[in-house]
Amino acid sequence: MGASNLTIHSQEQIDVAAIAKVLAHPARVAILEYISQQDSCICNDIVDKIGLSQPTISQHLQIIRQAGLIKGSFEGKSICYCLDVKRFKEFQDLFNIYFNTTTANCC
Amino acid sequence: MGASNLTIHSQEQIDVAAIAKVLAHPARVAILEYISQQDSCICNDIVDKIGLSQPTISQHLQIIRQAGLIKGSFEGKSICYCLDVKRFKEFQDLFNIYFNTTTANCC
DNA sequence: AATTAATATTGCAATATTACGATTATACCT
DNA sequence: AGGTATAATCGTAATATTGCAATATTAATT
Repeated sequence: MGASNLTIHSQEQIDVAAIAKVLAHPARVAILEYISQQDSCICNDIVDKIGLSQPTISQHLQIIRQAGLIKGSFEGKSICYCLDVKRFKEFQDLFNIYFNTTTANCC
Repeated sequence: MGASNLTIHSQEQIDVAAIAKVLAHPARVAILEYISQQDSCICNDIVDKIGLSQPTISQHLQIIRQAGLIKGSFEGKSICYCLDVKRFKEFQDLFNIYFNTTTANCC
């Protein structure tokens, strides 16, 4: 990439972009969807379901986890990954605030 | 990238990811915000406002244009880029459908 | 037609992302 | 402790993204 310009974007713009980035891959969209549909979910299940290798899924899970969208807790030998519904709603709100304040039209 | 696995994601998942990708960069978030705030907007204005070079802005504009989020029409020597509000709302709806159907909790 | 202003395109470098095999850690079970 | 199942991490290759300088294109104006 070119020299990272010290372009000043607003914090809101950076936040919206960061959230969008998490959802910018079909696998992560699918993983979140899948997790929300399960009573209890385990990485290996996801591997079977999505059709990517275990390390790749694990990598995607890490990105989702770092964004705070899921919480993992051990349950026997497996980890139960659960949606952080509160955080998920925060994401949705931030998006809608952005969408709702960005709809004026010049033409 | 590794061999592109023929992973089957649903069309909805692919669509959500594609939309998210457009918004996954602060510059594009900022551009959309700026365009929606103007009565009439011109690329060079954006260049001054965002602080990236003209080719870079033009590139981002192309990505936004290809997603159908803005329409450009010539107005004298400049191009007037306008938000496609209808398309923008479609984006928002798709996102909200995704967010609303993906909020169950297992823990 | 030449000039000028505005935007797009090209070419290329730096970096980020995605994917997977191999390996390592973790935790249960015998 | 040793064995087994599950998930994380490491290393690395392929590809995508981002950014800009240089150049080309487009359209109004002289």
